[in-house]
Amino acid sequence: MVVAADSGEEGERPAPAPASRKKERGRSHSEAERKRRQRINAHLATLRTLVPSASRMDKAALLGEVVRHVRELRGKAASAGAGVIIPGEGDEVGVEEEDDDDRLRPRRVRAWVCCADRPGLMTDLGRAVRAVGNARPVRAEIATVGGRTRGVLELEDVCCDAGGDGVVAAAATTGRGRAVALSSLRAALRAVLLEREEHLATAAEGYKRPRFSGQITEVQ
Amino acid sequence: MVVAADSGEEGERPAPAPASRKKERGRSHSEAERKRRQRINAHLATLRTLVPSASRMDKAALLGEVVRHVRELRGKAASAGAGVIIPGEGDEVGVEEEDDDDRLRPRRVRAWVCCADRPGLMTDLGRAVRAVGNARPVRAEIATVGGRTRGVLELEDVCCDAGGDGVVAAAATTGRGRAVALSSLRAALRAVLLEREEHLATAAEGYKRPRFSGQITEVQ
DNA sequence: CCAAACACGTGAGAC
DNA sequence: TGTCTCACGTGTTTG
Repeated sequence: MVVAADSGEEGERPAPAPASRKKERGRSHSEAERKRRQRINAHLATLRTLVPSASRMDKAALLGEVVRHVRELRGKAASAGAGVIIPGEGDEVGVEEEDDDDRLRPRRVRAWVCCADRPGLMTDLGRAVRAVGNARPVRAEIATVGGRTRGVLELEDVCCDAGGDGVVAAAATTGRGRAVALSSLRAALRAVLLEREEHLATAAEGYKRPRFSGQITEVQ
Repeated sequence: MVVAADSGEEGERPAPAPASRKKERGRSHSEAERKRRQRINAHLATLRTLVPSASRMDKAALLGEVVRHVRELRGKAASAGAGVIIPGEGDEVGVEEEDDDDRLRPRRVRAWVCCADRPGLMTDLGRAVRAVGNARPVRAEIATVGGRTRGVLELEDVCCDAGGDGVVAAAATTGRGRAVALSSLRAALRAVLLEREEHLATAAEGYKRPRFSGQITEVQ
């Protein structure tokens, strides 16, 4: 129950409607607010259908489940979104730190290389990653289609598993020992790409692909 | 402005504090409500950090972005789960004809092998597929995680590109020359798996995995 | 009776 | 000025 509150005194208003101007205002206001609410709740209901077993859940708990689910999917899609490894048409090599959701310990680095296929390519890649010190390969994937090959591998710091908060990240960026040295890794991969000329000359594989300019795109 | 409503008549109440009992009630109520609000908003803030470019967004729009993002990730995860190149824990080799959507010409055969990782595995696989006559590799993919490796490759008949309706399929099933001989391919892959013992003995890789029984599951 | 959860209307601040 | 969003307190319902 809300009191009317505006009895009569409203004389000095220049408004054309001296009587119930505030009431119109207030009604449109509450109406707009109700509209806003139902927009939010509509999205909330949609989220209820999206996340598994979130029906009959507290609105707050639902949001909690949503954030958990998003984190879970983010992890899966990260390991698989990179799984969309369709080899591109240009030779390129890239090294990037995993977009760390939280600042949790084991520093991850994802490196990938795309070039024309050739025998012994993965052997060379394996040699390249082994050349990088203090790195442990946690996941390696290589896919070739139509003579083009893309390889992606994820490395993890091998030493630190206890302690070490930001020191790993710092070491990774500066490349000063103790962690995955991004620059040297990139250099090793780049060397793998540059080896292709000789191999192509010797092996003379069947697929005649249009040659590229020798330009190697470096990402990040 | 809320009307007081309880002026004096309160005689039959057994409450010990007849005067300001409601005020304490109301305060704890609003307090609890405020706590609930901040629970929700905390999760909302977490979601803001999780979805990309959702900062400075309307609360409703944020939820809209969240549902969109969840749908997107859900699709990616599904496509990744379909890719299913996660190496299993058992050694296995399989050969299967592509479930041909339409009866279009180039017959496709997908073969895969899953075993413990070892150096030179893909080299052996390549040798195995080359040993199969009249087959052209159109797609090859190999993924290793944690010492386990799964490789899948798709072959296509090399000769027929004009004419030849059902003859290819017939040849593929019977394995009578002129097309991909499934049995010989399976045998070649099986041989690759059996080679692992010696390689493991010589290479002595880092990952100490529990040995398997030597049983090789054959699918289809 | 109380605790939790929801929708509602309203005042305050930001363009 | 109006419009929009947000947080707050409150009434009401459910267990």
